[in-house]
Amino acid sequence: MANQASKNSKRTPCENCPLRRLAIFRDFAAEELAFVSNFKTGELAVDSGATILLEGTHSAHLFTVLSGWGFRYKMLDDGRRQILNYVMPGDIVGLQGSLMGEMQHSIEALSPVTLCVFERDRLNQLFTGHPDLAYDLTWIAAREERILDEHLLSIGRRSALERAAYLLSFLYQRAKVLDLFRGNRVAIPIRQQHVADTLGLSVVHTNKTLKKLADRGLIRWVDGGCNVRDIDGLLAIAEWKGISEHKRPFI
Amino acid sequence: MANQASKNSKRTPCENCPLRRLAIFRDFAAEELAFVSNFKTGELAVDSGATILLEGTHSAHLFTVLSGWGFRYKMLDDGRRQILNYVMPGDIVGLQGSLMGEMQHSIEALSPVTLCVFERDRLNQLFTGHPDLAYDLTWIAAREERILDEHLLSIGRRSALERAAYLLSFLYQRAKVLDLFRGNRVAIPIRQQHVADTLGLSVVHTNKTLKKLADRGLIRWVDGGCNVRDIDGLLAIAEWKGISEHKRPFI
DNA sequence: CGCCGGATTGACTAGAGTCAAAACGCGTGG
DNA sequence: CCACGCGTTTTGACTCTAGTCAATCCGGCG
Repeated sequence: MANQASKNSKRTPCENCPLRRLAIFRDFAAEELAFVSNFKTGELAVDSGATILLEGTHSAHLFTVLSGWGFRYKMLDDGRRQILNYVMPGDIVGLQGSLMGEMQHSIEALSPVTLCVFERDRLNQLFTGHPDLAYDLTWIAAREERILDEHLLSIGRRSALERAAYLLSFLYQRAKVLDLFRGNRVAIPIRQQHVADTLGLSVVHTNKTLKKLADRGLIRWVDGGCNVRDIDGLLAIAEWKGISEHKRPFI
Repeated sequence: MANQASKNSKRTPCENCPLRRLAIFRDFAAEELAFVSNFKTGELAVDSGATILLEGTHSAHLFTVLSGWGFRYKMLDDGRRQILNYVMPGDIVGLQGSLMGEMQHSIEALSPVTLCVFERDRLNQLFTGHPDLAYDLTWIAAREERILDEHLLSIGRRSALERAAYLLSFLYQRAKVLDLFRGNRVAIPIRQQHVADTLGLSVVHTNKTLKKLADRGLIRWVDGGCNVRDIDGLLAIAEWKGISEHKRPFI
């Protein structure tokens, strides 16, 4: 049958979704689960470094990240790049494009990423048939907005050191609730270039700034990324209270 | 009758909403109009400089701006302020807070502002009974996200001159489609301090930057604000294509 | 061993912040 | 009608943060 997962498709059934087990995500009602399960038309797996969605294109799909890390970014014509936010499991990508047409930002994978695929054409089914899910979708959009507000404050008004501390504590906290670090042995999979492009700094100055954080024992650069050693220290430098989320929806 | 506007209440009936007449906004179906009209519980008028919503509070309402200008901002504990975006007629304010609880940004009026008042408790009526309006709400949230993406790119990667040109052309374009300038005699009601707090610059440096734009004849500071003289010149400096919106929803 | 993509460093430059004084425009009170 | 005060815009001088350029270092890998 078409909507039954076969063994080779590697498809994770929604009933078995590993994200649902996490404390940070809310529970689904059986009926919602049934709809989402049917709404999901497939699964996409991409390699680290791959472009998931490209600015200027129209995608017929939107996705929920099932596993892996990525980032959203925009570029100026002359090549300057600004990273807008990072995407992690449970995040929806491509919603903007689905609602409004053309994508106005790109998304790239920082690690191998798997995504649940949804058809944008069936979004209205969600709105008409499932007000609760529609509410969740709006909630998720509002959450993204809130994060962008915070980033804007950071880039606009914090010093380089504060910005770096903010960003790393932000990423650490988001990943932490998703249980992405197995006992801290896994690092945030970014290069200093990503940090620079997120904070609006040059790589050189970013490096010097990160060095200060490392010298104070707050972070450490390892194999393929950054390891947070002292989250409270980072939060203090950033003059930030951190993310406060108890339960949140996902689709 | 309770839901009938009296003459003294100065209430603008939705059927008569001046915003509906603007080409930029989509049309309402009669049935939607009826719902919104009933959803609207009042009207709020505030003076220039007033705080409409305050960070850290819980508001029982959300609003649509009917007339006037304002801005959203966040502050760090030590007083540094970052303006996140501007609000103009047709914009919804307080949605984030309504969905997620506490407000995490403040909103202040730049001119006398009137707002349509809605009860946050009745938002779920909108989601359950009016999928089309729910869709619009999500669309509006996605639009705000898109604008923030653009601002982030600007603050992070554009030079001071480019940023200033971007911001002023952004505001000009938004106001233009709302027919807010009567033949260009009305200016954007901001001080240079607002520009500075939006661009992440000091007032002094902002002044020097704006001076360059003024010297080139692109803008002019008048009575209570900024006058755009050469929108194409600004767009060129900002290396920006401008806003492209045909019709958009509003509630 | 030599190549390659990051991470580091150092020297120099340029863009943006700070401090402080002046110039302006406008409303108010004498 | 004019002086005074206040909020803003302008300017100039000086400081400092962040950018640029260029070399070096380092670990992984063919």
